[in-house]
Amino acid sequence: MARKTKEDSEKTRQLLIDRALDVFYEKGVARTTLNDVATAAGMTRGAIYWHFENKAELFAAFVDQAVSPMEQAARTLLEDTSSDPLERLRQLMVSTFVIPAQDPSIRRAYTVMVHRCEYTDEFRTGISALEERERNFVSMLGELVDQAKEQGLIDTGRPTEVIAFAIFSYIDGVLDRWTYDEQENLNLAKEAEYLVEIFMNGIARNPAT
Amino acid sequence: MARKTKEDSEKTRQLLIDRALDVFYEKGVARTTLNDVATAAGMTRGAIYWHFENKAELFAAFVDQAVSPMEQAARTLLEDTSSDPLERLRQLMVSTFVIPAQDPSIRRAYTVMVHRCEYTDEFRTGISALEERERNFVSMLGELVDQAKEQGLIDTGRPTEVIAFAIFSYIDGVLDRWTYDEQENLNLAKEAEYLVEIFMNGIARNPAT
DNA sequence: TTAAACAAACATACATGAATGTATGTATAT
DNA sequence: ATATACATACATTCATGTATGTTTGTTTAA
Repeated sequence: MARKTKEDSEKTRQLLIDRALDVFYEKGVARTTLNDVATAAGMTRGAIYWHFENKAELFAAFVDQAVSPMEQAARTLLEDTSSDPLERLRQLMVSTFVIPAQDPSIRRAYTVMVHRCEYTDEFRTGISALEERERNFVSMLGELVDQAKEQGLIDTGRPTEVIAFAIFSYIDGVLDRWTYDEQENLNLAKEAEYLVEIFMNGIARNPAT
Repeated sequence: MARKTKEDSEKTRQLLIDRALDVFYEKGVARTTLNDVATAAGMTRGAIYWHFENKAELFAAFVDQAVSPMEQAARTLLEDTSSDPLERLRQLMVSTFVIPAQDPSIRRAYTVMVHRCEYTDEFRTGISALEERERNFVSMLGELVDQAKEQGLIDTGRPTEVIAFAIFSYIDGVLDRWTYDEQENLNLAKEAEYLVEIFMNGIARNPAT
């Protein structure tokens, strides 16, 4: 084909990333060839090599797009200081469950990043970008925990980092398990609030006073 | 080389699986070639093709070995009925954290299964074996929850499956996050009991009666 | 104003390497 | 003597990277 306008070019770049998500989801990142992606987008490998240096950069671009919606939701929730920190934490966890549960493409993207790619040196750039985002997320959780401590909502005797680790682990684990469950045996959007409540209050019945 | 005794043969089969773990851990499953594994074991691909049909079967054998120690620990803990179900659940979670934390090879094996392989059709046999073990584990958790309900240790108004899902998610998430943390920033063996306590009792301070 | 020159946005063609599967060779325990 | 437990050799496939071709939007110069 021939030259297109800049907007057209950006559109095909987007298309390539979108189709890459599809193929990644079906075949896994390692088994998908650049030809698979190009064909799925109705193009040839030439288009991919024009927009990206190689598969690793395509993957990095994919990661960048996939993570942003969850990230933005978290950011807006944390900037809103109208409610107490524990309530904000609760809302943050709930929305982290509900967002992918309501947007199939976000769910698929998350599934690819968790179960359909290998965390090895080849994709170092994409991976480290992900890791930094995760570190940011955990430190945001830590800030919430600290604020909750200051307001006496959480016992102060316990290290903030471990609590933040536990919170992030739970979020990560729920999404991990949920993405394994391809038939959606568990309706995450419906159970989100309850799953968060379990974590906030524990599974053990509170000792009847 | 030449023919060896049956015990020798079994030893090299074991050696191949062990070295496969090493290479899988370093390069990821998809990027490791059968030649890598053979070389790491001081052999050639001929040895691998004698003991296994292909890479998928080698991976399945690896999975089978990797999962068994955790599985056995869970089984013995669940068969012991000397303490109440919540206490047994607590011990089960703690040991699930402590066992890989104390055995580097178990940790590495777990890391491979979670972060260094892609869940795609190629390894269907190994994957489905894993999934069945996980289903068993979750149903064992469900039994514990039911028993705890009968003894009034857990509120009965909540569906057992969701509680079991939450428990498994937390276990999965903690191990997932911990295996990401390669510098072992978090000492899992030390924090195991506390991490379980967080989940059992919740992070929110219990309302002072 | 317009036509030539240029460069963008791809497609096509080619060379290379690398991994797989299989076929065959070989030494030795039984 | 024979089958086992591998090693070696070979053919094939396949994905990658690059080099080159092609078309057309855009710029430049007269």
